[in-house]
Amino acid sequence: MVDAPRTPAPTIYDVAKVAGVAPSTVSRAFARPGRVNADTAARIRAVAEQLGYRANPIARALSTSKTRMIGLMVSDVANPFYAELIRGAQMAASEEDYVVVLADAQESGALEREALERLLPVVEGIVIGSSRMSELALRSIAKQVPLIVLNHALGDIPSVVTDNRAGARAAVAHLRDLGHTSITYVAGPEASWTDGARWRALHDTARELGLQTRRVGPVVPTFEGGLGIGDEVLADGATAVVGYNDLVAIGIMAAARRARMRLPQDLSVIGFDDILTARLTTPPLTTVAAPIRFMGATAVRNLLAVLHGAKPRAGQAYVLPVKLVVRGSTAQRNRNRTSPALGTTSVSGSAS
Amino acid sequence: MVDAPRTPAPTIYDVAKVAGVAPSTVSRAFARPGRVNADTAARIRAVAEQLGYRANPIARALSTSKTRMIGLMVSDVANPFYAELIRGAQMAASEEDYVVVLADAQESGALEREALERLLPVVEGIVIGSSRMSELALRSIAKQVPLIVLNHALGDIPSVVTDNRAGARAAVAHLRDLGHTSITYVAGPEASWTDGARWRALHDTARELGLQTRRVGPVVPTFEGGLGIGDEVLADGATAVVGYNDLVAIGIMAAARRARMRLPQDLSVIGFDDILTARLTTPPLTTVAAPIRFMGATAVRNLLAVLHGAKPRAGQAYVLPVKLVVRGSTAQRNRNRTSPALGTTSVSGSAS
DNA sequence: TTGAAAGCGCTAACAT
DNA sequence: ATGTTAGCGCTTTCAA
Repeated sequence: MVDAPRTPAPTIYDVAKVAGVAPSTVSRAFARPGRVNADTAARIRAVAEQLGYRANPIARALSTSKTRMIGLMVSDVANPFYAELIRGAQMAASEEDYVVVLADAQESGALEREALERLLPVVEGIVIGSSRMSELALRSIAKQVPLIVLNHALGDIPSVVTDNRAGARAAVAHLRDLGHTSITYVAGPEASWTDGARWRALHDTARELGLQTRRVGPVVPTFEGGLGIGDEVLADGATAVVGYNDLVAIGIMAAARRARMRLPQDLSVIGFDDILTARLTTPPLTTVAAPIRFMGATAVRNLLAVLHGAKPRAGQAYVLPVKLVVRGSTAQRNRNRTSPALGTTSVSGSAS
Repeated sequence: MVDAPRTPAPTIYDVAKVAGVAPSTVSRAFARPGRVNADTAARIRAVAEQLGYRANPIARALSTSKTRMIGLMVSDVANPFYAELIRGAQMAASEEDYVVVLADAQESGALEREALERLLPVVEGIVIGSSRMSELALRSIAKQVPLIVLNHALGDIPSVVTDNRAGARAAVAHLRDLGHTSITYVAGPEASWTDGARWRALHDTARELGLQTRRVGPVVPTFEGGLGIGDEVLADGATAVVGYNDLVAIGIMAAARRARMRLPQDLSVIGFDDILTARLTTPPLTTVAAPIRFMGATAVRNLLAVLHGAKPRAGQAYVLPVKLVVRGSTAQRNRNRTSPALGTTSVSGSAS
């Protein structure tokens, strides 16, 4: 029953004829209520209703170049982090009656470019969540269409990031309070701006609070990434580890468990972001929670503001507050912990 | 740097002028290569390239009503199941140079309708993953635009579903092989077609293989849903439970753990779908794996086929094969298991 | 093979 | 307040 409608959809001309007015009046009645007599407007609406008239957004877009669509580019739709982000963006967009066109870079810079090309002529603006493209390429896009970038503070492109500094500080302080004296950080993608920010902040605060730090990796920011580097982390006698993100942290926990360590007694683990899954692990993950959904919404709202004429605030990223959520994966340092039974880990998997 | 482009984008007129041909020839050169002399075509392409000409999809859409966009409606973007689905759809779409417009029903039938309205005039066809609308409403949509529905076999609308029957059979057989004699099924949303299919299949096969069944719920299909009904499940002395989906199953595991039961020795748990998270729990979840990504791709491919003129195959759903993935959450039945320490569970959360 | 011209449905001056 | 008249950029007859 997937037939085309038998009658072509009614247009403003049809409505105009029946209502006995000019097409432009019908147009006004919808596009700019108030610029038309209340009575005529009412009549027009009535006729429109009766005829089942629906404005054609394509035609409107052609003459106004307003498509009421914004593009959302993510580097991996399957990543739970982006799922939340998408929802936030989605909500903010529909609040203003915009629709979001989704593009998935699948972790490839080339695909990202390509997808962006396809998006460009259709959308009024673009939100990019963690790009795999060069800053140069980003700037080139920004020249063509309003753009807002997530998780990456660039000087001249509006961006929204989380307060990694405060997050790292909270994590370090928490671990110190638990008696830990040394922290191992498992690094994410080298190209990741966020990774740099987190490590630096962690390192600085640790020094400030008198803790040691060690950095391993980088790994792909997935469960497999964390799992794969688990042995290396444990071999060194780490008692507290902070993962680049939740997925990595969860991978580390899995590795620890395989090595027969007890969690969290033998090893404290902290993640970043607080994806939904963080709550479901055993033990549930202590993590620096980011307002992911809010990030998506903030990005879209600001983009929309720019589209409505606001001056884009470049030069200074919007930084969103984070908060440490203490769950079960962190505990008092155990001085005579079970030593890990290493060498049992095998890995397979892909990037994120 | 979010300025509008200083020069308006070049059009076919610009290209035509420089190439010394008529605009319509330029149009043909792109829209219908072959219907134009090879040399002129080459010249046109060269000029276009040099001018940086890009066809305007909006204008094209206005005269052809082909937007090269398809709508994808999900009932909850944040649900990992849909994340995978989206990716599949996304990939299939871009293979044919289509773009996907995402809409999120946020579990509300009303929002779903509304979002659909917004989508309708813009897309060439729609894929709906698990609708919250009535079949009547669905049929009404199907009248207006090619539609394909997931996880819900309707007589007269093309649909793709998984082989719940085979999945349930595999689950039951597995549990029987482990010595279980009774299975508790935790039901999902009443309105869910899938829930009905799963329960019926489970029930039938169990009877056939000589096992008892019991059905509890319905619950919202989330971790919280499973967690919340955990006590009820355990109180009855269940040794094997099958959840409506993975999230529910994982919730049950959490409840069991809170009740101090050992997993999987004291309780075997099986889920449905095999979302990414299923691998990350402790123990990792045994589940009836659905080819989620493939489902999304299949839906889109079939939709595209219809758009290209194929006759929609209604009346018989595409059913996709599933397979039982045995991981750590199922084990031999334990005749003298630890009895659960109930009454410790508190719940909060929302639907999925 | 190519060009001229008429739309696609709507918006936006410019008149009245 | 409303009507007239050009477009927006592309496709598509219809002629040449």
